[in-house]
Amino acid sequence: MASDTKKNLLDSAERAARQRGYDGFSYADLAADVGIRKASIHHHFASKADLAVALMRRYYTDLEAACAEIDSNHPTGAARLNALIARYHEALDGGQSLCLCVSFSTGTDNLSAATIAEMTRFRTMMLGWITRAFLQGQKDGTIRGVVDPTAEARAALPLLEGAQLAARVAQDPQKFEAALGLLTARCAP
Amino acid sequence: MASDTKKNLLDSAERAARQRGYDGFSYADLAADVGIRKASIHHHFASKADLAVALMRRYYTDLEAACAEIDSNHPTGAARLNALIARYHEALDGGQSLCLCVSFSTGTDNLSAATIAEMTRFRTMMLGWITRAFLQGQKDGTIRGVVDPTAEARAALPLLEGAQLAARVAQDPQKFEAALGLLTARCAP
DNA sequence: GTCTATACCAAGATAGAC
DNA sequence: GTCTATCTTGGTATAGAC
Repeated sequence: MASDTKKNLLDSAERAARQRGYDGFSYADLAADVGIRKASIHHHFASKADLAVALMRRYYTDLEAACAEIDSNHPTGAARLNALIARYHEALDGGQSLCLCVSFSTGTDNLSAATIAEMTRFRTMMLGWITRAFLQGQKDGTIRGVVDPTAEARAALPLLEGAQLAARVAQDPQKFEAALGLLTARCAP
Repeated sequence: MASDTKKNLLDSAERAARQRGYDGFSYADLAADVGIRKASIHHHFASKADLAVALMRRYYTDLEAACAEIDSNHPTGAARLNALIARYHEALDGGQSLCLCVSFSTGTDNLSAATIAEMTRFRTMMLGWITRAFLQGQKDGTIRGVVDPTAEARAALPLLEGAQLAARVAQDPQKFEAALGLLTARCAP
């Protein structure tokens, strides 16, 4: 595998970015966390922009794998959607953390074009998966009232992200649950 | 009224904050924009934290007034909700700008406790208004399928905010429209 | 691959003259 | 109320030794 240090840096950076945003962490923070000097980080990631791209790419892969695992563990559309909602809920970490893509979304001006491209790619992938979950839920009847799976997905992803944001501001995961209540009710047995 | 300079500073700061986030603008930026030296800004706002609180307070007042105006111009629940959605849509400014509260939401660690308190107050106010709009829409039958106005509002505010975020990342206001499509369809005549 | 040392810049903030 | 000048801190990044 890639060096442990590199993985540790990515782990530390992802944690920091999801808690404090792109502008909210520095090479000094990472250095202290990982246990090397900040100059050494440049050996692994020449610039912070490169690090951001690497973070988004790994995040993409991770969530793609998570969605695939959900598919193989849950046959119905409702169960799949509920599993994704649960994952976004866990990602909150008690109201202190966000999806990496959400966390990056505000400070777009400081992000490189390459990073924004990765964020777009990520949202496209998630949108596709959510659409298929609604389609499945419409077919198997486990999600009530689905007329247009595409329209549902286009609302569900922003809702998940906005709900995370609301929970983050309030430092209260219940805000997330409250925001998703209407949707989960439609997925209940 | 308060001095023109102070108002100009608030205007410039709000524009900058909504486009680039709290960490994305500096006293140097404001100084250049308004046409004074950055040291002079401290006369009006002793610290950036004070400026952030003043921004949120004014934003609260502005949106409270906007909601009151919507109420007086639109009698039905559906028309009121559509008017609010339209306002959040305009606030996007072509995909470059966000609601101030959304823009502040990511970098919470750099925000003062007073600023976060203002954000919470803002969201509470908006939630109340949206709840009343759904209640009205349920009574007058202009919003279809409303069973629980409170639950609707708790989903609608994060949806509006998440939709703005999605449009911001894509630099495309159509993402906002797509996210709100399901809701506006329920408000159509 | 990691280190020390340093360059360079931008940030928020303060002092004191006008 | 605005200015110049300065302080302090902390950011990203580089050079070159080990």
